[in-house]
Amino acid sequence: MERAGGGLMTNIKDVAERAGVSVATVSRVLNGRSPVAETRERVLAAVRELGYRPNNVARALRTARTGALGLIISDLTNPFFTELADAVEDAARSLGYSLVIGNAGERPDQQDDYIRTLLDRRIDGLLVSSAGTGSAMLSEAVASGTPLVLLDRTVPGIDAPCVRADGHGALTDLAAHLAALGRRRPAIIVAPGGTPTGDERLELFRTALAAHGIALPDERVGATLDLQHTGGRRVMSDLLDLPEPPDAVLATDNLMALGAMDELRARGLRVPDDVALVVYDDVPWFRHTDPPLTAIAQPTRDLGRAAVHTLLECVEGRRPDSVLLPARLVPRRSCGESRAAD
Amino acid sequence: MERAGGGLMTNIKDVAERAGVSVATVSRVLNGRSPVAETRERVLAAVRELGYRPNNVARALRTARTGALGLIISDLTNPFFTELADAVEDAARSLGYSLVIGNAGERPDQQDDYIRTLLDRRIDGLLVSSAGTGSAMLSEAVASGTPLVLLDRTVPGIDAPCVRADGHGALTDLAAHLAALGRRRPAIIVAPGGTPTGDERLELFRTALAAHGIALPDERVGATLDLQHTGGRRVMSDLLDLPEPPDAVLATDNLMALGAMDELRARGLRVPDDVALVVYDDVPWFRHTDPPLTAIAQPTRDLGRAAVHTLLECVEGRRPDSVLLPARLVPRRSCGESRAAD
DNA sequence: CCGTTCCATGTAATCGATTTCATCCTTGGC
DNA sequence: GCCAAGGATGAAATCGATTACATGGAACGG
Repeated sequence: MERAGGGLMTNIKDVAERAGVSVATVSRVLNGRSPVAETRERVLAAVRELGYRPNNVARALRTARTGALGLIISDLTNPFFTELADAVEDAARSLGYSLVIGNAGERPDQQDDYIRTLLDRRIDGLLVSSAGTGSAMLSEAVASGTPLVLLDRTVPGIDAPCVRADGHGALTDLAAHLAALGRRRPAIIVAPGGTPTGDERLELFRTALAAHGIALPDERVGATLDLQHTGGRRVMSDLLDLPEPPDAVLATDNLMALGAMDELRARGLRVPDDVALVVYDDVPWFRHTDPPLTAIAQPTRDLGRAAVHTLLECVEGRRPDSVLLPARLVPRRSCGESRAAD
Repeated sequence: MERAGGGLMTNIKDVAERAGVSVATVSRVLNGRSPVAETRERVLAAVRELGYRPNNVARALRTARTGALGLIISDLTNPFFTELADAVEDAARSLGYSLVIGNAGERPDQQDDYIRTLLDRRIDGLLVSSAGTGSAMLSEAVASGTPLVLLDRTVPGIDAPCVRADGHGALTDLAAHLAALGRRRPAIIVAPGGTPTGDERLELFRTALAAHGIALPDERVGATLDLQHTGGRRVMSDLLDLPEPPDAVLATDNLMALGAMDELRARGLRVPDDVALVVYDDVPWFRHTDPPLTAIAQPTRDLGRAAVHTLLECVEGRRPDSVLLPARLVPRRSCGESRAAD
């Protein structure tokens, strides 16, 4: 079974022959073990002349370490996850690992498919920003002994460390911010079907508002069908049709916020004059909208870095704790000028 | 060297024992070769009971096929490339391949690093959307016999098929569009240091304008230092400071367009009233800006799909041609209303 | 000067699959 | 009833590395 391109990859045996030593010696030189200066030189010369590069597949088989990490991401076209992936990739590479990306596209079956593939590839560890809640393969992944770390989203039955942002402080600040600006009828747009993340953001927001005597009644809690822009738009439309429409809206995902903005603009409503708008996830684009959007910024790059470090602790046999990094409020102009409320 | 987690991965030998057959038979059953119905059942039962999954590393070593493709992308946080990566990932997965992503971050050295890693991993094929022009590792990649396809960007000395979009038609349409709207002083913002892509877009735009008797003098050709938002903003500022500032600007990359928009807004200039703005790459966000931006849309998903198909042809030993897919103009409101010019 | 130690190196086992080749059994034709 | 053919199966080679173990020579202490 000849390799298609007529590949002329040299192997360790070629190097050994050329240098007049055994393959063991070559291996030792390349891995910085014993050999004496003179032999070492001959081997390195042979390596250079032949352009030899060790076959990682063979090495992985023998050592049971592939040097690759897997990342399952819920949606590659969502800028929040993109930035997360970018950070993870960066951290992984700087530690000598490469990254196999699986895009679950918010579909649990596809996610399972990918987890299976990655396990078959014997990646050294797996990072999962899970789509949906229940996932059969996730339990199988922990059962297989492959180090696993959850990213951004927890999964109820899964016993693995989770790295994510804590919205408590930011949502508390946000409630105060809105209260100070005189907003009395807040609303929230959350992800479909009671995901842990969405539920948590809702509860935190609600109790934070309550501290200022502001209610968040159920009719102003809009659940989208998808996590996309169209879902956000539809829900915003419903909210605006209420007898008492909201004067402030928090969208718990950036794509949904985009849809919400479109609906506001389509109705000729102004931000922040008619409705204040706040978005979860501070993706760069929101700094350039008109007006710039007040956002709850998750420490995306830190999350990515922390996730990789946590995962590598697992790989080395330790059992690290979950990581919670604080999100923070980034006030811009989409809720109104602060001084206008003083 | 025990696997850290105390992994209990079963191997083909376990299955063979349990089914009371040889490993060869197990392998044959799993690969759909000869065995008779009854043996087959016993093997499959054993596989099921043990939860056996073949070790892809071992399989790859033996068959010299890893079932993985590599994708080197210039900038993972650029939405155009994200969509491209998403499309590639989709196409690859649907054909049974998984995707290892390398993020070059527009740095040639990092790109080389990644190509090396991917070659060491013996990926079955490599897609490269190259950062910069000269790349030593790229030649080494072709030399190694690894199938290679260039994506979106050509690279002068490299003899490999290239899949990209052809801006000719779109830029011709754009020139007509601008001429019809009475714009007489166009400008262009291009990538730094005369990249093949930037040069080509500039030349096409210039000749298309010439057909309408409109000149694109060198002082209205702004080259950025980086491909990022800040570069775009700086160049836009320089253009506006010209004695004869442009009345229409084409930004040849979406991040640069974003910077350009910010500069316009900061100066209180209105789009399209004061300056028309056109962006290369129709990323979803530009549909939601105010006003929605006229864009040159590359067939991103088709490019991704075509790239994977072309690459797999190489993998199967053929020598496919380069692919050129037409980009098209998507007129929105950022150049002014069409009827206003009639 | 001999025996122990240690170091560089080679030989061969190993990782977990696929695949060639040999073997055995069944089947069928004459 | 015998021989050829063919199908199912097993034993063993193989992919390309790492590494445990064996070996041989140099250095060194007593």
